[in-house]
Amino acid sequence: MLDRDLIRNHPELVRAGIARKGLDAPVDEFLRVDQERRQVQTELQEKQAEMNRISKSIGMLMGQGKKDEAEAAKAQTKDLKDFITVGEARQRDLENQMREIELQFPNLPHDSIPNGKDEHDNVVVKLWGEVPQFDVQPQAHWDVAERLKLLDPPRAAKISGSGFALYTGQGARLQRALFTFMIDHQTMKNGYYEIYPPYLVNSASLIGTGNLPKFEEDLYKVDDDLYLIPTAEVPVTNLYRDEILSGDQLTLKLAGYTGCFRREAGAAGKDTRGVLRIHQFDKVEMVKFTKPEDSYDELESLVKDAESILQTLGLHYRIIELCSGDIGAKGAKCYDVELWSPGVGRYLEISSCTNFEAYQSRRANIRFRRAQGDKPEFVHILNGSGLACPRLFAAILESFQQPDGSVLLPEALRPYVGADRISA
RNA sequence: GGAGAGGUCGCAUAGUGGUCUAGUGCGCCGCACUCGAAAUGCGGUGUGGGGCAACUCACCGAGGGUUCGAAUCCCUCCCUCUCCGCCA
Repeated sequence: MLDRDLIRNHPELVRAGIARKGLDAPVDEFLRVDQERRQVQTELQEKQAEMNRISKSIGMLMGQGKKDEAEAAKAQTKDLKDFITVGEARQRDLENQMREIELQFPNLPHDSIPNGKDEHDNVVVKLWGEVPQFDVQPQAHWDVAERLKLLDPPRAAKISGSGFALYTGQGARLQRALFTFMIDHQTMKNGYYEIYPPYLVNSASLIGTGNLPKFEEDLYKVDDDLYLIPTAEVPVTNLYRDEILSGDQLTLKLAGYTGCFRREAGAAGKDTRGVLRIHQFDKVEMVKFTKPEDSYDELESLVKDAESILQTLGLHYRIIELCSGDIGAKGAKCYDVELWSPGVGRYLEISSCTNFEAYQSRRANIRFRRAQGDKPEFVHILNGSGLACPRLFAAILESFQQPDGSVLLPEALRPYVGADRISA
C-alpha cells in the first residue's frame, strides 16, 4: 500500500514510478472513489452530529419526565435516520472499495535503482571469490547426489509427486547441517533474534506481506483461511501486525528457520532435475524493522549478512542490483545474491534482499513511536534469505566435488555434519 | 470434538439501553512545592478519518442487527482461560 495523501496529491509521480516498473495501478479509480468517499463522509457526519444532538436531548427530556416533548423530538428523527442508514452503507461500501483498490497498488521503486525492462538489465555490483577450476567437467549436483545416494527422486515422486525432494543418508544429514549452521550463524554472529513460527498462517498475514490477494496461485491452501507459508517472511513480518513499537526497539532484527511451500504454478517444466526448484524447501529468513531514515543502510548490512554465509563456506558468488522492470511489485530496492553452480553452469539466486520501505507496514499496520506522545509512523521493513538450503546444497556438491568422487566439506560445516567429507 | 467462563482507552478494574463523546487506580508527561529528590497537589495522557482552524465523525475482540439512542439487548464469527474427550 502507498500513502493515500501521496496518490491524492501527486498522482503523476505515482503513475511514473509504477510505469518505471512496467506495471499498472488503478490510479484514476483510486482518485474517483476517494473523492466520492470524502464527500459522502462529510455529508454523513453533519447528519450524524445532528442526530447525536437530538438523541441526547431526548435522553434529557425523558430524564425530566417531559414525555410529550421527547416524543415530538423522536418524530423529527425519521428523515435523518433514513439518510444516515443509507449514508453509512454507502460509506462502508466506499471504504471497502478503497481498500481493494489500494491493495492492488505496487510499491514505488527507489530513485537509486537502475531503469530496465527485465532481468537482462540488472546490474552486477559485486563478485566474490574465484570461479572454481576443474580438470574435468564437474558433475551437476543431481549426478553427484545419485552417485553418493544423497537424494532419491523416484521415491520422492512416488510418495508426493513431481517437484519434491527426498534427502537420504548423508544428504539428509547435510541438509540438516546447513540450516542449523545458518540459523546459528545469523543469530550468534550477526545478532538476529531467533524466531520459530507456525508454518500455517491466515489470510490477514498474507495480505500484510503482499502475497494476497494478487499471488494466491503460488500458495498451498489447506483450510478455509489457512495457508502453508511460502517463506518465513510471512509469519515473522506479521509478528507485529497491528502493533505500535517504541522507537528505541528499532532496528529490530529477526531471523527464523522454516520449511517453505510453493506451488511454483507458473514454473512447471522448468529446472525439473535436482533441487533447484521444488515445492517444499528449507530456508533461514532475516527480517528487519527499521526507522525510515535507517532502512537503506540496513539494506546494505542485510546483504552483508547473507553474504557472510557464503564467505564462511568459501563459495563464489555475485551480487546483482535488480532493475526497475525486474524488482517485482512489492520492493523498492532489491539485491539478489547469486551463487555460482559449476555443475549446472550458471549463477543461482540464493537470496533476495529487499527494502519494502513502508509498503508492507501499511498493509500490516506496523508502526513505531519515536518518543512518548509522538504520532505513530510506519516502520520500514526489509527481508532477505539467509539463505535457501537446496541451492546451497547443490552448489556445495558441485563446487567441492573431488577427483575421487567424494565431496570435501567446508571447515565450518564439518562439526554440523560430523565428518570432513561425504563419500560413497 | 463437547461443556462452561471471559475479551473495556499502556496495565488493573468500574460500567446490564439515555449527562458514558467510558469512571477510578497504577504507569507516563507537564507544572507547582524543593538546593535536589521523594511525597503531595494541579493539569494532561488512545487510534483512525473529514475539514486541516475552530470543530466533527467512527472505534469498548470482529462483523451484522434492534432502537430516536447500544460498552450494555439479539445474531454470526474470532481469540483467551477452565474442565472433559482424543492425541504426538
